[in-house]
Amino acid sequence: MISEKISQIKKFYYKHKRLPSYAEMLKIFGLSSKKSIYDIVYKLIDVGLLKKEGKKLAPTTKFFSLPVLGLVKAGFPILADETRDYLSLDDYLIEDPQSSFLLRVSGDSLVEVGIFEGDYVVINKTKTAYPGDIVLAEIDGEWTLKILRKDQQGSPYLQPANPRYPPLYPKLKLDIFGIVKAVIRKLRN
Amino acid sequence: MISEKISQIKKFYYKHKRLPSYAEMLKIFGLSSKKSIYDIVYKLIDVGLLKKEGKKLAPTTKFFSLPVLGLVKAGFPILADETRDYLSLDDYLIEDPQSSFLLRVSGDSLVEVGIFEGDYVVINKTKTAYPGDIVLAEIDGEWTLKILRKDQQGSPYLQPANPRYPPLYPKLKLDIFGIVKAVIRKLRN
DNA sequence: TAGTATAGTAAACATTTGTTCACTTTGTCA
DNA sequence: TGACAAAGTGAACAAATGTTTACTATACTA
Repeated sequence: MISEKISQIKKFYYKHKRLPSYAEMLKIFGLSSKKSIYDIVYKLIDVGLLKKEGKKLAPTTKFFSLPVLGLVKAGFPILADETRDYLSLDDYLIEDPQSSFLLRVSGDSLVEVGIFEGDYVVINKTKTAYPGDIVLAEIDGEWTLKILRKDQQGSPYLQPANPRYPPLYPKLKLDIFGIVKAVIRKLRN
Repeated sequence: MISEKISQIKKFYYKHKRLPSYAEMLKIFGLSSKKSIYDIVYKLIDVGLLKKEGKKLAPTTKFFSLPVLGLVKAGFPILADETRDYLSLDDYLIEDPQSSFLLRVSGDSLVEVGIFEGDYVVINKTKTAYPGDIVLAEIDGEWTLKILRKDQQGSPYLQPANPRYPPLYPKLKLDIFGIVKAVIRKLRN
């Protein structure tokens, strides 16, 4: 069964962060001829999980991706092979790994936009910020995560997303360090 | 400068989903002797970004990870090498890729727990659900995403996280298909 | 300015790689 | 039962891999 082999290769990949070589696949699958591996590999290429660049074997995006289902009101969200939508989280969330980092959120000043204490936000430090963006900013010497706004005069200020907190107008200076690209929350261990 | 080489290797990895071979690194770095590559590779192993298993080269978890910063009230969130906290999103969010999938959220029945229309949720279909978990369930033939609760008699029902919607008590049957392990929201392209 | 560590070169190497060939075993179903 | 496709074997192969050696250029520092 080919799907077993896929699972085994994925397990290997998640453990070793690389694909197994032919020799290693021999062990994994309990086979003894490299030709068998060769055949399996090309089956996996046909299926679209692996690809070749010259002689080098590499996983495709599909290899890493989870199936994405839509919630149809009546009837189960389509599961099996019918779905052609796959998403790799790392790819989806972090376009520019070199200039991104994660920030653990403290405080409840952004609850209304669905950002809670303990959530992680992906911050990108290169992109330009526009009004409406959630930004990591230094306002009068203090670092904070808020919504960027502009008043009638076009001067920027910071707005919480929680009725209990007032907007923050900079007395001296307001520096935008990066903008929030994504929000990540883990619910259960 | 070693950090440039790190960037270049990371770029290659994010593009090809595999590490470059020595021959490919020669091109990338503009060098002409494999010994130079050999030295660089072992420098990267020392730094903890790569590792060797036998002869095989593989990236470490650190290779994929983003630095995690904490927001200190006064003073900038520590950036550089002081921080030893790194997080790989794929690893963090999806413990069990084989039995997980993504679901695109439709509707606003969970806004109070910070799950909005258009968000992605990671669903794990093997874990047992407990009251308080957000679950993907089939209630009387309809699929939905709600909070699992139990009434005084211990019978399960589904509760939205939005005051505008009432709790759902199953007339015929309530099947839990999976539980929400994580919430993912992308804010900007 | 001389001395020394660092970074790079070039060639040679044993291994391991992926690939191909001809052949055998296994299982299916008509 | 027999025929045929699918799956596996084992050996042979060129090409590419990572490693080692000895030597040279570059840059730093005392």
